[in-house]
Amino acid sequence: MSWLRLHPRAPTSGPVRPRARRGEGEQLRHDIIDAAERLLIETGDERSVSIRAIASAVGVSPPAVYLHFPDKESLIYAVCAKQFAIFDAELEAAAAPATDSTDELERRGRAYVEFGLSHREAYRIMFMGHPDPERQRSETLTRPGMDAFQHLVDAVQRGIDRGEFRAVDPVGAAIGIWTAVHGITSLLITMDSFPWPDIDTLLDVGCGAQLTSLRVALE
Amino acid sequence: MSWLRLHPRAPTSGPVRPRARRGEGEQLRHDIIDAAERLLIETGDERSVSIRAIASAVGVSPPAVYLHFPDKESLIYAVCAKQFAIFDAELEAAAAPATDSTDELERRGRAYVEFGLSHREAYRIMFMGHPDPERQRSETLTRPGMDAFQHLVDAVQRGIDRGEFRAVDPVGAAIGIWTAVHGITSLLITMDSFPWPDIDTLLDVGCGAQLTSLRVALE
DNA sequence: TGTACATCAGTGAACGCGCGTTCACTGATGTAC
DNA sequence: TGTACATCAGTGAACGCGCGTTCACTGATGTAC
Repeated sequence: MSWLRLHPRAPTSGPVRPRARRGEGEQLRHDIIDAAERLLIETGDERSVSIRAIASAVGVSPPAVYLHFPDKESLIYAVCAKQFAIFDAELEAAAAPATDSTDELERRGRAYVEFGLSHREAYRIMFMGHPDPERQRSETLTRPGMDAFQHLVDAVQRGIDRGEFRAVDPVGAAIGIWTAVHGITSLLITMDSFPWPDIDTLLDVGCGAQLTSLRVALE
Repeated sequence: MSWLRLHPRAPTSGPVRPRARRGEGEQLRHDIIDAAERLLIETGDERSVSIRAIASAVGVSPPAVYLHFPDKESLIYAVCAKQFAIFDAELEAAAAPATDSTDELERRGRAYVEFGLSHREAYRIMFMGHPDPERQRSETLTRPGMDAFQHLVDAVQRGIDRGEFRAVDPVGAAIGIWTAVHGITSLLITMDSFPWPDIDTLLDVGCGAQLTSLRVALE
């Protein structure tokens, strides 16, 4: 029945989303964030995540985005905040089954790298973007990131409290671990044609000595 | 607070450059690369480095750029190749006065971080950019970077040959050092509001244990 | 020696693109009387 | 009960911007005859 297609929809728009019922407009906000997140992961390129692309993916017109976000920056911040929450949750979940503090730090390190590799573009925005001169990035972005960092500091502190680690400065030790796993993660993301060894080897070489130096001499 | 501007304006047309004399057109090529490099360092933002901005900085019209580069990508590659050469030369110069292999690796690490901090945006493009699906990046960009990496591998190998380091895999050890110094450098560039300790502390925490584990037990 | 011509080193104007954003509007739906 | 009205949840078209790039051209300069 080709006569039905005499007036096909514009090829650029995605599926049309039915208008929300009264009082349920807020749903669009979540759908927009989800779509932006999905585009980020699928295309693996921040440049593909434009207001137009997001609107099209959700099935609404571009101006509809402005019913829920004052500008693009705020939308990206909302996406990042959600990613940071997921990031933190994944690290906590990975750390939970640990049998001792060294095991916990190893699990956290591995989960960190794996998050970066499975959310490459999100990781770029979260940890490799341009610092934003003032703006509330310090609030919206740095805060959730700080929470995750604090959980790492806490893990080191617990190791010290349990007598498994030497009585070092836990913040300094956490910074060392962070820079190490970030170095691995960001180079894996960026230099994907380099002949990298596997992740375990990288973590062992990059963090192993640091963890060893944290442990108290047992014998 | 002009540094707040998200898109620093280009149209500030620079001084008009006198037309080169016959046979001296090649000079413009170097001037273009220099201007792009300067814009990159001064503005600290790759987005400011547009064909128009570069042409304006040099004092020619935008199409003049196409007399020497087929497209923008080639121009950026040329800039990167030059940056890599500088990067490699700075590390070699820093390593030269070393008294032993551990000292050399420490000097290299410190020079690496310092290069990143004094060429922030260039460092971003060199080590934090999007991997380029195929294209000659593997030639134009990865090659000079590989040279610098090889010099690090060589330094480790020399330490082994001299009996200062244990007989580890020099490539693996070099990878470990690279990920460590890159982690420090890229986080310093990106997270400039984080309360970082000074560079020596970061290097000591991030690489110290690695270097220690490289050294043969002397006593 | 003068002069026609080729070549070099560019210029000026424009093209089409996708972007973020604004503005006037519209149709469905709940509510007051 | 019907109906006028306010509000909600959007739409369609357009604006202006800067971008990379193309194209037809131009003026100075060196060279051949």
